[in-house]
Amino acid sequence: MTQTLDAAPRSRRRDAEQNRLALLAAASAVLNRDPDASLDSIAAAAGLSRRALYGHFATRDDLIRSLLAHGVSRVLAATDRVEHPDPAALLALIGVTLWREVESVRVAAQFTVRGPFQHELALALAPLRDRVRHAVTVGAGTGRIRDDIEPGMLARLVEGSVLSVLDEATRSAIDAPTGERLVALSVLGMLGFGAADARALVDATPELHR
Amino acid sequence: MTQTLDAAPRSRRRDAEQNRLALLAAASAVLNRDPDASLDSIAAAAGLSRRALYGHFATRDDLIRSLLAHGVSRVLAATDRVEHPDPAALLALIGVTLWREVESVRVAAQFTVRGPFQHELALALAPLRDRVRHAVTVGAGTGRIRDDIEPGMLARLVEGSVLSVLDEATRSAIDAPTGERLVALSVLGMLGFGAADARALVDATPELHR
DNA sequence: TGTAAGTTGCACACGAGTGTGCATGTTAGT
DNA sequence: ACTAACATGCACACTCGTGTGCAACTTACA
Repeated sequence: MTQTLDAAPRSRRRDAEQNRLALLAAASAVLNRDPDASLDSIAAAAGLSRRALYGHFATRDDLIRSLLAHGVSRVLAATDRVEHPDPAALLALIGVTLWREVESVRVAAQFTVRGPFQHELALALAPLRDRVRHAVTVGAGTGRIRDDIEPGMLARLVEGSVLSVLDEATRSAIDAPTGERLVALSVLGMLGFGAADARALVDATPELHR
Repeated sequence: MTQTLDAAPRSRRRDAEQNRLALLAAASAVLNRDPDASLDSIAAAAGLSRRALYGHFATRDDLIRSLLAHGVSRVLAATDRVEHPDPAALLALIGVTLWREVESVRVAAQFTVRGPFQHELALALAPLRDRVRHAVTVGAGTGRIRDDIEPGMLARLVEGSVLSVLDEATRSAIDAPTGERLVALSVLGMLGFGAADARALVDATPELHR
């Protein structure tokens, strides 16, 4: 009797969870290139057989759901820590933060447009989007951000501009510092900042410059 | 003997070409929402049976190839007519012109990233992209356009920002005038124009304002 | 109005991906 | 070393989309 009195069902093996994470990582990488890659290719990328994958995830949807949950929580956790009094700088910072979570962000972005998780995902991402929209609205009120585009629309365009850069980053390999700078400049450009003003703000904001 | 001496093979019926065009239009519309929609759904959207589709296009690839050829020629024809001495205004104009070909542009954009036509398509679109890149380079030289982003990259980011707006346009229905204005402002923002300067340029350029 | 072009509906073969069952190894933990 | 947890490989059933053949029907056109 080492554990309980009756039938000790011996706990999960450690490598199991390890493989589960490997599968999620592989899925993230593979689906980033091909949104409807087969489970076979995902399992192979994780160094496992397709049959083994079913030991960790009941169905394909289950895998994707877990992947998205994992990714969304990463993204939300990362962006939640970002704060700044200037709404423009805040938005640039959020963009830069998203850059650091490229894979998760892009997978999430894929499935906000296609697939059966759109609504569910949109719901999970709502707090972040609300925050962006709020910052845009506040900035437009103070005159810090352009007000010639309706805030809701501008918020979505900012989101789009960030995703644009992330797309570009996956095609041509971009190193972290330039990538972050590009995201910041894109966001600020969309917010109505001229090139000089944008550069000045980036240079003046250490979190953006680093 | 009405026509030739030997076997007069009676020409194509007119409704055949009509149906062919209907299929292309349906494909454009359906594939815009779902890039890998079935031939069944496309044929149905054209008011035909899947079996009839094979009377016009040998294979799925054949249909898509024709669709892309059709779309690319539309896009190139439209943008070829656009000229302007100011590179920034030219780029905004090209963007606005692309807005007027939303469906073709978006279908083309889809297949530049996924599917077996990537290289072929990129080749066909090269002249337009070269033109964008050239305008960016020239503008950066004169100081009219930001030079803190490498021209090649900036050109792709401009392309991305246009596609962003077109994406947004397909989600939320946007009327033509505001859509064109959004495209112009997005492009100019990416080029380094502040909100005020961008608005001034748009107002001063009748082809952009209309 | 006759005839060929075009459409339809059904059948079928085929490939690819999903999900499951089961027997047979491997390997981690005790 | 023993055992349960895990992985593997194979077989199988199932779904879905593609592409083809063929007979029967409708319609444009001369």
